[in-house]
Amino acid sequence: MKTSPPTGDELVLVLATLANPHRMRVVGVLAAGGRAYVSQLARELGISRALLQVHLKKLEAAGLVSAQLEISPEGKAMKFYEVTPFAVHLTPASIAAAIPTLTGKGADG
Amino acid sequence: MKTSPPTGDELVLVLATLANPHRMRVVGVLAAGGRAYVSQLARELGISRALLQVHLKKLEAAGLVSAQLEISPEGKAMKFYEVTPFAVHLTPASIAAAIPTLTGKGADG
DNA sequence: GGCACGTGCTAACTTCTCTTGGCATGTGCT
DNA sequence: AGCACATGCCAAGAGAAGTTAGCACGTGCC
Repeated sequence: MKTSPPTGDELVLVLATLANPHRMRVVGVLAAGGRAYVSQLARELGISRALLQVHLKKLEAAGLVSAQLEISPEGKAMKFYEVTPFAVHLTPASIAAAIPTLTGKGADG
Repeated sequence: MKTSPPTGDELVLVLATLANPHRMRVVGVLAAGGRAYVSQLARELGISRALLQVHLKKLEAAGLVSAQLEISPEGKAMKFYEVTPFAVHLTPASIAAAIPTLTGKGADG
């Protein structure tokens, strides 16, 4: 679990990741339903697996979800995803505090 | 001022708007410095006015900043921007709550 | 008039993101 | 062997976003 405040770059990454209807739904469904594997999730959301996997990768890269690969009783490899209990407070002040750690391009990084 | 929780679409818009180093810096600078006009802000951030104006428009469209056009003592028209005191709580639960109001494409909107 | 400083717009280019479709792998069952 | 269901990856096209450069306008001052 992460307790320290996010750096500017991390914040940009998290926000950019969450700023997408598909990914937002993934987080929402996982938050409500606990956990799910890829194909199941794809059916539930009505999107293709290829598309879902791309979004899951981004969510994982941003630290918003985590995955465990498990072998089902039938011997099938299934990748289960669940949400990370993140909490980001977004206010003008919190953003101002993140600016000094922003390297993402621009002036006085 | 806005008290009701944002809809899914609003949330996507706000996050997408904030998920940009330039715009994040604008909010940070305005949060710290109070208010500033366009050219001043552009110099402070080290970016062109044209670029800044595009970002300011998006920030305004997302309701994160507001503008007042004022005439300086020398008769020059100057547009002052300031931050809106927004507060967005970002957690798995808050996102799950926003899903039903997500129309932005996808399945069972 | 010419210069410095303010605003605002748009056309065009570049770059990134999203999305699809195909193909590869592996298991269990009939 | 052939089908159902699971994962994973990549190439390519379509679309959105970021960025630049140039032009328009107006005011005050020398």
